[in-house]
Amino acid sequence: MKLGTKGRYAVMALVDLAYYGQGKPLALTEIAERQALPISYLEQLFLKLRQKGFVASTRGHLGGYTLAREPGTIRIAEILEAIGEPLKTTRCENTSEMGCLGTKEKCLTHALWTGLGVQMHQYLHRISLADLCERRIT
Amino acid sequence: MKLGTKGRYAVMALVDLAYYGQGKPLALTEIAERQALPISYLEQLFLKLRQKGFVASTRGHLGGYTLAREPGTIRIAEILEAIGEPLKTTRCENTSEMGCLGTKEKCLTHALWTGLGVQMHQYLHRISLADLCERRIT
DNA sequence: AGGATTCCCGACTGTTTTAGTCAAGTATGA
DNA sequence: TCATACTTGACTAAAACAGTCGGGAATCCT
Ligand code: FES
Ligand code: FES
Repeated sequence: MKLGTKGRYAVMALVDLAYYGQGKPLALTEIAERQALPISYLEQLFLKLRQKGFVASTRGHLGGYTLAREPGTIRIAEILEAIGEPLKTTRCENTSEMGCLGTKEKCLTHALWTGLGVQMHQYLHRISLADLCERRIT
Repeated sequence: MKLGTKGRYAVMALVDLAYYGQGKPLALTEIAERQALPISYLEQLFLKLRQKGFVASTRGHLGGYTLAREPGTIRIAEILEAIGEPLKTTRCENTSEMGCLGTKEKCLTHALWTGLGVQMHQYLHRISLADLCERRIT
């Protein structure tokens, strides 16, 4: 149960973008340097973030990325999902009508793990990029 | 962010032990078969669980494991910690006075991840083995 | 026009972690 | 004395992770 770098870096970079990029495009190299992240790796992440509509890109000299949505409307949970961070607690696919084992009965621990997943998702959905920028975390 | 088998199997096995083992020792083979878990793997886990005082063992014929504490007093969070399931959300060691990068300032996302960790721990500490056996989960 | 800058995209790879297996030993009860 | 069951450490195949690399395309500055 530990957070991978994909999700972590994506959030760090977007916070940086919301914090330092006031409307104007920020180059990836700048973000990468400030947050001490590998540039080539960030490129992968921003590719997905652009395709999902979180950021917009400007190419060429003085180009870079800008936020495509208001920081207050971007929830952390959305970012993690967009980037492909699993956030998976149960062993069974909750979509399917099958438990851990073949039986269609759910195992005794199923409710526990789904509960945990719900807790995590609720927390991460309650917090927006703007909350992070303004340090509005409990 | 996904749960490994170590923690999952440990909880499953202990729930089984609390549910089916009424005072009398349960053999590992029995638990393993009922929960569809690899026996040799469970042995590793129960070694730790015994050393940490969660279960007691009886050797020889008709031997097995019994719960060493009341099911109502065993919190899920304790089990995961005992078994070595990381449950790590921040990148920095929260013990040390060092952030993600060299600076002793904490990064903007630090509060977020610690908050997430607290949420998870609180939830898992709120629930006991007895709660699972009696299906008292929301 | 030409070069510098920056985004775009897919393929590839070394390392680490996971999820176990295997083998040999010890204690106990029938 | 034999079968059962716990005890313990070493070992390993496979998957996930974390990141690199290389080439390409758009855009702006001089
Ligand atoms: S985790 Fe869903 S049935 Fe066991
Ligand atoms: S996670 Fe602790 S400082 Fe960034």
